[in-house]
Amino acid sequence: MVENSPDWIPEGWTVQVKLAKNGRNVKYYFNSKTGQKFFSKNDIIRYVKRGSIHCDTSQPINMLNKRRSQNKIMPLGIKTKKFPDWLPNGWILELKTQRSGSCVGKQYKCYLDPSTGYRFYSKPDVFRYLKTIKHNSCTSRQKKVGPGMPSLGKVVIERSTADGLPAGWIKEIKIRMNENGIRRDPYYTDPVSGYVFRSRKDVFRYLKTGEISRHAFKPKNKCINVPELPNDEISPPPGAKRQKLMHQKTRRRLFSATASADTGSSEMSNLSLPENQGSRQTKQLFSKPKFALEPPTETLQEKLLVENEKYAESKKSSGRRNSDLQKDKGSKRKSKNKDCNLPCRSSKRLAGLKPDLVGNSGSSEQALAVADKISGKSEVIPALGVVMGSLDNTACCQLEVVLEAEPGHHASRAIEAPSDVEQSKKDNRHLEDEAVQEEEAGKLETGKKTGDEPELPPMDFPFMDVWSDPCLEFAFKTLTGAIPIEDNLEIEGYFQQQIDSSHTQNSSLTLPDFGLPSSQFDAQEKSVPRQHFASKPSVLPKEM
DNA sequence: GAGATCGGCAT
DNA sequence: ATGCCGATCTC
Repeated sequence: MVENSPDWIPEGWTVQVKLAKNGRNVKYYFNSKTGQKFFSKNDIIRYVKRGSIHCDTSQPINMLNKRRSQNKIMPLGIKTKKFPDWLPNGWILELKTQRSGSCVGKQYKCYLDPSTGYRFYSKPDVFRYLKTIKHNSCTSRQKKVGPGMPSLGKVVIERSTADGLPAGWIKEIKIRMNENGIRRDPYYTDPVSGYVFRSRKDVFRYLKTGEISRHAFKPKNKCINVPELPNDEISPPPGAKRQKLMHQKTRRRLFSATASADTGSSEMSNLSLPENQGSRQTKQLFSKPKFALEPPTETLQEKLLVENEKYAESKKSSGRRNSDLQKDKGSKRKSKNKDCNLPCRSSKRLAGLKPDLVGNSGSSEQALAVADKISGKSEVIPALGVVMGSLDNTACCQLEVVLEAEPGHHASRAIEAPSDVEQSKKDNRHLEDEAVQEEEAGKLETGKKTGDEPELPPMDFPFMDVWSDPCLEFAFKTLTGAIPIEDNLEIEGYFQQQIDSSHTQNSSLTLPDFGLPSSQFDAQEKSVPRQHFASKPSVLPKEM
């Protein structure tokens, strides 16, 4: 496609517009005699003026791309020696380290199917799963949500953990189709502050200095699409206006604490949440920090915050800015809101004890990633062909299709358990129930920590004790193949962890928080469909 | 005015 | 091909 040449363009040159794959119109200047191409006006002017060629630009586009791709960091999806041949492409082999039990420090393998999030601890398990998948291949999740071409009027959000960023950060690529083709706009969401940044650069600047780019923004709507965010994630104030006020005051520099600035009205936020969620959901494209129904104490949020800060420090070890900011934050918010992160840092868990993620196990892979980073070692070896785009092991890659006006459509609803789950449901109803119970128990825990919802009607939970019995749980999981019997190490570790976690759990299961409107669980529940997959033992060694 | 989107430019 | 970000549009 050749455009009319502008006045300034030298003789022999033409303006050409090429439609790139991503839908963009790439304009370049082409000299048919020399075959040279320039991408910018400046370059061509400079070239004509001086007769010199500006770095890359004299080369044909293809050359540029070639060279660039050569310089690229090796993608994560590289098969390594360690990667087992039998593991399908796209799967991830995680080498994890036993963090408790009699085999602390020992490594075990974990096979992760990033397309579903299912995690297995033995080869037979993987095969069993693959077998199931085959039977249901036509409805496999991968197909359902695989990156497709969004049609006009649709927006596809490709969500994944933000590569190279601290755990918890979310990268969303908004892919949309317009007359000109497809556009892909990446956005990076800070799970802690809720800010959305438009570029990695912004993110890093933010991490380093706390400075929020003027391009960064905080999503308006209250909907939570971020499955990674735990129930007790920081909450924006109920009223957007108030938040905006806060936001403006603190926008230039803050470290992820903004959102917790509920200015002491958590009750209000509790009350206002449901309708907020109900109303403006259809246009939700971005993740919203989840409303905290209870003031979190030692929550994932802190961990993320810590993670962020750690990350920032590691990026720029010289900066002591964090402490200043924390001080600032602390002095301003501490007394007002229990949501404040600071006091909690002195908690046992943050002081080095194993993070008690049992409660969040159903909610957050990010949490797991954080947990891994904090308390354990984890090595991820993604399989060929899959670029997870993440340095952590969350392997979270989701795709959402958001229809323009589809009432009640939660973006995250697009994430469903594979249909084979349906099948396995019948066979493993018990286990599924168990999973649900566990999930609920997890919520219980988070709810209890706060002790702020005494008036909410407690849910009847007759079998809670039973489910929390590690022996029974183990039995179920063993019977259903969730735990490979051949692996003594795992069994040992599992038991040990069960015991460990049951201790922490017991101590925290006193004040159920079941007053949550069901809508509030949506994101969480949808985000962890595999919780209902019977043979998915991801809650085993890792997070307990 | 904030957020969303478009599109130019640089790499 | 992709990332960044200024400009512009929309609500």
